[in-house]
Amino acid sequence: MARELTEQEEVRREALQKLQELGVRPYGYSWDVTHHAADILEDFDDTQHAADDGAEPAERMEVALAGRIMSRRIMGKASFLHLQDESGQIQVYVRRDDLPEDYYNTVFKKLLDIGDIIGVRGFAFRTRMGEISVHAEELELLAKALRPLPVEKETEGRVFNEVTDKEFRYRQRYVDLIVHSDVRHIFRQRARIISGMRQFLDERGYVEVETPVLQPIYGGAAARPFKTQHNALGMPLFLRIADELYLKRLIVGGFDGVYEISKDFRNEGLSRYHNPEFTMMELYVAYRDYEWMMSFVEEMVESLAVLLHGKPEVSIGETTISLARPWRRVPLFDAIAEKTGHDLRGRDRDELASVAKGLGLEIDDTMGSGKIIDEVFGEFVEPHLIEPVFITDYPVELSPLAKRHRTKEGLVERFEAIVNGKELCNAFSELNDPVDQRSRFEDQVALGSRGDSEAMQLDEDYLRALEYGMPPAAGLGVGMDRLTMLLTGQNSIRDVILFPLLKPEAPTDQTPDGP
RNA sequence: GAUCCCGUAGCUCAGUUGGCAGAGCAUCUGACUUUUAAUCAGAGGGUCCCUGGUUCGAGCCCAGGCGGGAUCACCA
Repeated sequence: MARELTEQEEVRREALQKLQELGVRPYGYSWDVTHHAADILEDFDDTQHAADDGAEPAERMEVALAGRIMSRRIMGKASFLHLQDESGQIQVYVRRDDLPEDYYNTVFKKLLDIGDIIGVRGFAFRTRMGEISVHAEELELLAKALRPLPVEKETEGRVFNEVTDKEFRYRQRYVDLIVHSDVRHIFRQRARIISGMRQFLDERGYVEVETPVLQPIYGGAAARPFKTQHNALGMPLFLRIADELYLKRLIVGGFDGVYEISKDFRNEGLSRYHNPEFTMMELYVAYRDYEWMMSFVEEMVESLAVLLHGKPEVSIGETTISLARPWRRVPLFDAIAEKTGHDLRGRDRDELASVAKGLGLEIDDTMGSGKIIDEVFGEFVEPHLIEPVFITDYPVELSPLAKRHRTKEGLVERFEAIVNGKELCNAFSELNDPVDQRSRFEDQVALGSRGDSEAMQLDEDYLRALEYGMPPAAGLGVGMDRLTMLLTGQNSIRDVILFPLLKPEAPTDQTPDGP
């Protein structure tokens, strides 16, 4: 079991022991922080606070801060280090004669390392080289690091020895966050997106609710679930793949607008767009339809972009995309005709199959007409839609929970917003006819018995709820991870999820089963 | 699940035709009281992802496996 320690780990453990022998507490309890690094850099005033050697400044800027030692330059009886806290980094100047007897020589120089967390009290000044720094008058170890931190060096914007190994960074995200300020920034932006959206919804009076993660019948999306087991009840349960059916029960119950921001779980492959657990926002609003919802989505997404960037624009790699309202609204069949030259409206299943084959797609007998249309769209249209656009009016067989279109036969009132070639959200006028809903479920069950592992289950309780009467409603689902990717310009979902799922590092002999 | 690429010191990487395992940073020892990729002098540090094979000899060649990345498939 005992792992062999590296030389540097041995050295740090010996340092820990020596600290304890010297009576120096290696793990502190608290430190009164008065300033963060960024505050000092911002508030420092040369006319008030600057002073060269010895000369007293007009007014001392007294500061107390805490953070991690990121670099050290020891020059005999004085040293410089960079301290990093949540706000950024600042240089600290440490002089032997300003610290207690022997502390500098026996503790600071010998027993502290890059990666240790310390508290510093002193005053701000500007060095001869022009860098605003903190002259330490008190220094205390708050946490001894027993592992060496991957050390990066930087000059004039160039970074050396940067940790680049993706696996290292995902597995040891804590280290990734320490050494990459841009990664910290992305996750702060993610938090702002989620809180910004919550505020947007709350301001409009929608009620945030919580619905079950563990469900006896899963539904609301086409996906395979994770299955688990409740021991005391002796019953199988599924982790939710969507919140939809529970939220609409609440619309039946008399809430006129409810939303939930939560994890959904889908038992499918991993890719740069898919993590098995991901964050979804679903919203349902009574007495509204999908036209209204399109305007709502435009306003929400535009406002989130402005919140993050100060303007309704995002940059992804080389491209800049405007998210300003209004967005184009294009019926699905028009979008397909635009890109492929084929009008698929009113074609039967075999005609659709031959068109798709003519375009070079592989079509097999299990694929229904809806699926074929979806394939054509996904292959030839979606990737080319860079500026935001609402694609509307989908085939009914692709959308078992959406309401039939009020004028277009065979279609439902559904839209997806596509940005940068990817779906950003999915929404529809909700089906509130319990008789139609039952027959749609039955179609799904039939698909399931033909081997479609993603077909929905028939949910009797949901039908019972609809039979009491659900007001007309508009529903929306937004993948928060993909929204974050878009708004922060990331091209892998793993870069917007703090701890993305990875295979285990090494075979473990622990049983994954609970007690 | 398929294909391609990758896996060498704490980190970033080199490693010739198959011939004693290398560099920079980090670490250790010493010098240095405003440095900043600090500098100068010296030292230590390796399961070359794992298992097997070929060979006198494998980091390098071959087979299988593990992990990661990218693309595809599946999938929103």
